[in-house]
Amino acid sequence: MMEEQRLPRRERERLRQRQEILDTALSLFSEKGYHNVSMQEIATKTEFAMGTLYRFFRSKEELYRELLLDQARKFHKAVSEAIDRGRDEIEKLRNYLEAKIRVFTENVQVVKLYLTVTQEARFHLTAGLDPEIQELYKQFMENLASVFKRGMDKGLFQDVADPMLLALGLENIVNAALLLWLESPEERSSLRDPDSILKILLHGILKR
Amino acid sequence: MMEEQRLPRRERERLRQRQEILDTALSLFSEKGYHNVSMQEIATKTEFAMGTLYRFFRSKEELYRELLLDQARKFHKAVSEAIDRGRDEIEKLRNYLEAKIRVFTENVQVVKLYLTVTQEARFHLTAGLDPEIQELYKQFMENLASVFKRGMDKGLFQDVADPMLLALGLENIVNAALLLWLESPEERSSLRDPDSILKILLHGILKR
DNA sequence: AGAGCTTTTGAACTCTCATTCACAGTTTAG
DNA sequence: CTAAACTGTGAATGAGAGTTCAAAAGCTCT
Repeated sequence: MMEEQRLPRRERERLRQRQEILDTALSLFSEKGYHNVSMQEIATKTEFAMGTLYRFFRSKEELYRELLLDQARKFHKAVSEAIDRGRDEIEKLRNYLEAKIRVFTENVQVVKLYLTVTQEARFHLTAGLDPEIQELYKQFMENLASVFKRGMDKGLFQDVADPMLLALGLENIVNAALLLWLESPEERSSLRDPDSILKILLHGILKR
Repeated sequence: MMEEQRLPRRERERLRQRQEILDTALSLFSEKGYHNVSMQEIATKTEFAMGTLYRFFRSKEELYRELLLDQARKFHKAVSEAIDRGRDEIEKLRNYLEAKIRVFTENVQVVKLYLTVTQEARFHLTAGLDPEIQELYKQFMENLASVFKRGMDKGLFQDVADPMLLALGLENIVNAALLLWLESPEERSSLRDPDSILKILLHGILKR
């Protein structure tokens, strides 16, 4: 924010407009999907002319890519910091859950984009998708997997499965919870309390 | 098969051709995604003319829909039967895992289609997607959730979370494992043994 | 105030497809 | 055998959407 004030007025204005376009595009893409949103539509809703959009982004695809990149960076930062902040493996997992749930519930639009994108990314179907996003996601998953690995090495966790499988599993359980919450935001309370998800993973569901 | 022989030769021929188109379309769609496959491409690869395709399917979208429906029915049947076959809740879960893993590893192409579709379906983003598929998926998830519910009622499982969350969680963990397997089919052995996934869910990963 | 620069505009251009249809070839029925 | 019905063809059609660009509007600095 302070840095922004340092930029010349022109430049600041430009960034503000750029952000406005990105925000509108996010809202449209997350609602209707990439292919069902036209540049014309984005132009109309931002009250810019088509040509103007092309002064900010070389193509529709680049606009989309930048959008994803912005959001991916934001998410990656929040969640990675949360993991690092934990002092033992259980606390790390707990922080991760808390951060992910917080970031997502605060920004529902991104949830849809995020889930579709990570899904796509895993298929390598997005031939043209920004490698930087793939890299961010990979880093994050390795970080999460290493928490499990360390927990096993320390003797805290059982050596039941590939740490990466556990990381993917946890990631996907949270996604499942987020999806439930999306369907009926009011009633499901699974998200109020990250511990209920963590408990499943740590203790299992079998009665002793 | 026997029924097929009863149909007039014309009709049989027609069905064979229809299936040929569907097979080719499956291979193209799962490789490149719906929007990146043109009718021309399908026509060329099936060695039919474009017009001919339209004698079998009213539109590109209908072709896609029929394709999904076919596969969804196949999957639904296999997995539901597997669940019903189990005699207690744990056996039901085990059968489900086994069936899902088997069906999917035997038909990699469908994996990609299946996962993207269910993902989409959960978002209600596919306004035009066949309601029959949504219904199948819903039925199946309720069936799976009811296994957890019954297990809780019996006192076999702890009442840790919404049964539907557990169902979604399990579903997603398997998907995660399938994705790992997709990336490197040879090395990952998590799929040889459904028990390793089940063990995580039942006992958790914490050392006692 | 006005010359020279930058920014904005949106109609026109281009390209990609899904879809159609008039024609030709093939099968069936009387 | 032949007329009618059905099937297959692929070039033509038209709609939709991304991209361009020449002209208009706005800005800056002397």
